[in-house]
Amino acid sequence: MTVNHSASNAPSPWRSRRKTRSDRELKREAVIHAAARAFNEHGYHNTSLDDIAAALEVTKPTIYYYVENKEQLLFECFCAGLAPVRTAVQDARASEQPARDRLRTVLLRYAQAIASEFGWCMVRAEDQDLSAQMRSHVKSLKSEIDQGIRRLLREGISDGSIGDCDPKMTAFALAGALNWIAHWYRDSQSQSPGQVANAFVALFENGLRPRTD
Amino acid sequence: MTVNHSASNAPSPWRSRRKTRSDRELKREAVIHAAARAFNEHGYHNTSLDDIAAALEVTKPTIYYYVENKEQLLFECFCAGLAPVRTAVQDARASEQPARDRLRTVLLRYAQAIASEFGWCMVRAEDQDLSAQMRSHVKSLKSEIDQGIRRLLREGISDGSIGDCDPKMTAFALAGALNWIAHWYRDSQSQSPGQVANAFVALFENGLRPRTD
DNA sequence: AACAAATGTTACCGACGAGTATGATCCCAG
DNA sequence: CTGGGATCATACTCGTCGGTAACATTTGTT
Repeated sequence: MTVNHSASNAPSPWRSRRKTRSDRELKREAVIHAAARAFNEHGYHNTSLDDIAAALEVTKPTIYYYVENKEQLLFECFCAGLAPVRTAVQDARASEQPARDRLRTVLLRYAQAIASEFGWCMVRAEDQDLSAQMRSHVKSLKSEIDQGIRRLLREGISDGSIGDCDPKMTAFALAGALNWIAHWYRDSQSQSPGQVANAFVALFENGLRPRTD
Repeated sequence: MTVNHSASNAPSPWRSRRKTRSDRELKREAVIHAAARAFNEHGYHNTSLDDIAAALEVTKPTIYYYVENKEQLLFECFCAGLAPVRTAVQDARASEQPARDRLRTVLLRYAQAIASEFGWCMVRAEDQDLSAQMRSHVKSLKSEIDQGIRRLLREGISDGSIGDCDPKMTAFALAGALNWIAHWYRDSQSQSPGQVANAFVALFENGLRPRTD
């Protein structure tokens, strides 16, 4: 299908084009990042595109040059925040450790993601604000993570590193506690995300009832 | 974004104007309840007052006859949902049981409240949507509950019914897991709120690591 | 120099929804 | 039967905000 026409050899239209494209991608990410910060601070519906534009010291149409609409902006924030969690879950399947240890690292990385600027979008965004397509995509990503955690729990029960429990309910409890971090954690806090996650993991692993061992 | 609310079962004191008349307070509560259901289903910002009015088979000005504005509607939903949790926390202080048992009943009642129609308002409502006055009121109520749980944890550590832990972080984890129920629980679910709460409590008390006792 | 693509801006539109002015309707006391 | 208060509908105002059209400016290429 590609037919190289005559010798109209442009010196390298590719180089300049690639440069500008990467530049564009950088700005696009800046837009998404600014949106995430604004959403995080004032909520999705209380953030106007003018607000986001002002934060970037541009005007509203500039936003539309990089993003189709506000809804997609939220969607991108969502994906950006969720990506590291997905990889964490995937990494956990390649490891050889006992499942409880693998679960621990997943939870740690999960907490890190929630404490990031995209945490709000992942957790507090209403899926009613997304189109049907994006909503189903979001659901499948969330489900993937949920299933990954359940799987780790089941494997832990099998290999003896985790006591008997209901994987579904337990996964809900774990994810809920971690997700909730997005509601109260702020950067200025004394605790680092890692410390928070460690405290949580300690609770989950040991439980409230005193241990004899 | 107007959605069909009509199918929902509204108690609707409006059907017979003759009978239930003097009960202004009853109707007011019906308004708040309808608002809670609508918020729960479509979110605060995606719910117009016309929607709420339609669900009650009334018109918008009727809403304003019972409530000052939309913001107060959200506030009332919030208080309605939070009240039983407060009493649960208060009741726990009057009991003589070991703290872990008292905490358990608090968590059970907490979960019940979250699974109610007001759960959404308690958990997912953004405090940016409230006036400064209401916001501070909400914050104090939330703080009261949080402090109550922390207190129970400390008392449990003292009386030996709870192992050593960071009360602050632990309270955050517990509340987070329970609050998150509002995100996934639906009435049509197979699990009752009590069952969910029991599963959660079992996890919190025993932990994931297998027990020898 | 001249052109084209990329990048932004100014100025606007249209829809939606919170809140309100005005008046109709019903109930009950006198 | 009559006036007055309580209750609710019709029909509006008005600000905000998502989105767009048309125009300006920068930048690299020929």
